Amino acid sequence: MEDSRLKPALDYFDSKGWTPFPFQIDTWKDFLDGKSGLLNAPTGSGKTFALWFPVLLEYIAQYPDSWQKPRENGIQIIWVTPLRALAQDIQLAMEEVCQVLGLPWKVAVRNGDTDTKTRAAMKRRPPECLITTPETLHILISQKDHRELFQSLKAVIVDEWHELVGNKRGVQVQLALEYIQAICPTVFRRWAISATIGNLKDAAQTLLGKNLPIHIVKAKIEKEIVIHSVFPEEIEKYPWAGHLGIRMLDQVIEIIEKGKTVLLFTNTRSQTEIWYQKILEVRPDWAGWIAMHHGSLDMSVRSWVENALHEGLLKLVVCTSSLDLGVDFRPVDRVIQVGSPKGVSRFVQRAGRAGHKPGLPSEIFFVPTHALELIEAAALRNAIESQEMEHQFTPELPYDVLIQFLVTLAVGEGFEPDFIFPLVKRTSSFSQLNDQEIQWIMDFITKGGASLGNYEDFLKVNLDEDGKYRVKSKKIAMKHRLSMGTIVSDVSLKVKFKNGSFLGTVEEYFISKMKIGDRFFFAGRSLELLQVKGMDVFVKVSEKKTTNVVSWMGARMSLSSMLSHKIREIFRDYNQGIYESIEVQKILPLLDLQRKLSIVPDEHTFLIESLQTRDGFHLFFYPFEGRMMHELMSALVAYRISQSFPVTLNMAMNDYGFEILSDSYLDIEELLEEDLFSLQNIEQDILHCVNESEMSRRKFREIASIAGLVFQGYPGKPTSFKHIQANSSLLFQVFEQYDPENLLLKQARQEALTQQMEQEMFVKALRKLNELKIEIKRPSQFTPFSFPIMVDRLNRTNISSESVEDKITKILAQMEMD
DNA sequence: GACCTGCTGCGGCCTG
Repeated sequence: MEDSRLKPALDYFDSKGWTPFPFQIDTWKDFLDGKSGLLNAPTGSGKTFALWFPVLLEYIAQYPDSWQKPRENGIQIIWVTPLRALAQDIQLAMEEVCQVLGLPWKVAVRNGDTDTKTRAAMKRRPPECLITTPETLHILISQKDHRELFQSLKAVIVDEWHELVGNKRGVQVQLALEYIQAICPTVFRRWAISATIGNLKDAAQTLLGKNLPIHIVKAKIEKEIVIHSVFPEEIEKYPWAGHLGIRMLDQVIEIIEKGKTVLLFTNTRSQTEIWYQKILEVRPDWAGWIAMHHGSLDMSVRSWVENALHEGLLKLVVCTSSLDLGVDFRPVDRVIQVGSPKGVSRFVQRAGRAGHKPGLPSEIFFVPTHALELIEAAALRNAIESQEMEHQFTPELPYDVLIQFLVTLAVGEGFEPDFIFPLVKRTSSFSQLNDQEIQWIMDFITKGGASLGNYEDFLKVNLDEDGKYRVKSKKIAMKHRLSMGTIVSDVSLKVKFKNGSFLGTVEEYFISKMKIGDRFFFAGRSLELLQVKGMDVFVKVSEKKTTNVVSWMGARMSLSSMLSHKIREIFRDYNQGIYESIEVQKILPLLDLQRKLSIVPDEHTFLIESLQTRDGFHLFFYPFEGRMMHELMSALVAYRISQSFPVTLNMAMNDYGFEILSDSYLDIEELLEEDLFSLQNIEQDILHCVNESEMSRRKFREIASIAGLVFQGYPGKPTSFKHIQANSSLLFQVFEQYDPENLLLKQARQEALTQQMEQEMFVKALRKLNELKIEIKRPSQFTPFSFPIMVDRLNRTNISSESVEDKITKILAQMEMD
């Protein structure tokens, strides 16, 4: 290893006045030695350069007089980023470095935004460095002559790996890496860049697959995070439940005033709209200085905000996690988080948007929206101090992604099973794939499996005489290309002005509640509904104000198990008379009241509260295991109760516990004797609950889309949501009836369950509950713990048991309709 | 007495 090869790079850093971080030197050496690995570094630490330099240095070493040489032939390096918005920045950085070092490399971006001309040019003459997305990588693989593209590949670098490793986009990356390696004549290096997560080793393993040794390079930079909790003036009047936090408006305004450029994170899009509106009401003089950013606003609005922020033109941006990643916002000096961030990693990520300079601490102001969130503040601080971050696991055996990948290959060159499946099994996600499953999948894509053989739309792939499997039908091939990727989004309506300019999207159900002439607040404006035409909603600006703010039915974030665990620790300390953190001290009156009315359970106690109101008979259980776990637990408890007693039950839950509400009296002591939480028959009972749950149907809809069973529609002309829903639920029922062994069905159940919690975790949690001392309390009124759960009941779910016959009749009726 | 929500991410066709 000659260090002289690093010299030009170091000189360049010097000339720019940048400090080269120690980890970069390590990475450069490893890279030049041909190693692969994972680079763990905080955002804004110059990681782009850390991995870009060695590539160029190696090139210099090969061609000492490189600037006199012609360009290389073919792609040398592929840089994968999960966000298109990052591509431009990376390209600029790389081009700059090339120019300074006098290298004739071409750096190009290829993703969905790339225009047809550039695409064609790139095909004729590929750039040395290609910046792309996981999806586009698969698009490239689906092209007929893709092999040539990868013949000269030296390295693949995956940016923001922590964003991908835990989901199906990450599985796509794994498949692409193994496939490209299999057709590339030399071993290329793979490097990923990741923020800190709890299980970096697993993340590295997922990237490197089975054949490469795990190798992690950690940045030797520590980022200090300072949390300021914002307390209400009168803690006694602080709400016990609620999420908006508008009550804290005055204090938040003060924090904004003292900052120069501020990011205010909220948890939902409608919350963003509301805060934006309220802040402007109090400070109309800030008009033009404040902006809003969330996922349903039009791209042009969003990029305007991003640019203005970058140039320091804005005082405040109210946003959702849409600004978690992305452009490097150097001018931001303050970050405010309204409401629980629900997880440690997310909180750290947001805090990191402020003080974006090495060595400077990141300050974040946490604004709790209800009383118990103050405890979460203490829990967050605790977790950050002890450096505990959430873990991320790659999906296991996501058959839908594999099916899509196989059809992708069949659309292009075609594939031979003997070549493909061994490489598929080298990925972490499919290392457990067995021959039976392979057989099933091949059957499914060639013959439609056990139940779809009569529909030619599902007979996608044929075996050709040369032994390769290909897609023959042009229509099927086209539809497949149109629906590649693993992100399944709901259909939404476009909000437009009469002149056609586009504000963003709202959901059908929101508009369906309104009539022509009604007003609603969206994209920071009061709008009047003029007309709904197809998928377009026409509006005009209204002079009158409105409190009808747009809302969306998004996913519900659950408290991470990391945080729930920390909260239990804080209760334990409280019971022992220890309350060190300022947040817990502030909230003492509430905890004391809880203790007076009921108890604050310690780690050896399982608290159940029983209470009667005019709504009925309530049972509140407090396992403190996070919302997802409680959703499944309440379903299980309700199911078991309904086995013994013919009652109608309503369930509600939050991150701390769950409620069972009945219209008739339930004797909790008697119920507990029936072994409500017993481990007997647990697997069947869980399976039953999961099957009945809306969750597996919803999961199946996603899976059916990814596996290509449901067509999402042509660009700009999406198939309506109802249609997709009908198709996928029809398929769900057909599989259940005629093809119960269907792997996609199995996957849907599995995903629903894993989403709730690993089955093992669930059983472990139940076992834990069984070991706790059960304490039944009969408080005279709602307690500080039960009140927020009662509030959550608005989104309650009923257990219904539709008879099997009814289902079959429905299926038949629908079949005839089609 | 207290409350009234639900994140993010990408990709693509045909026709004249």
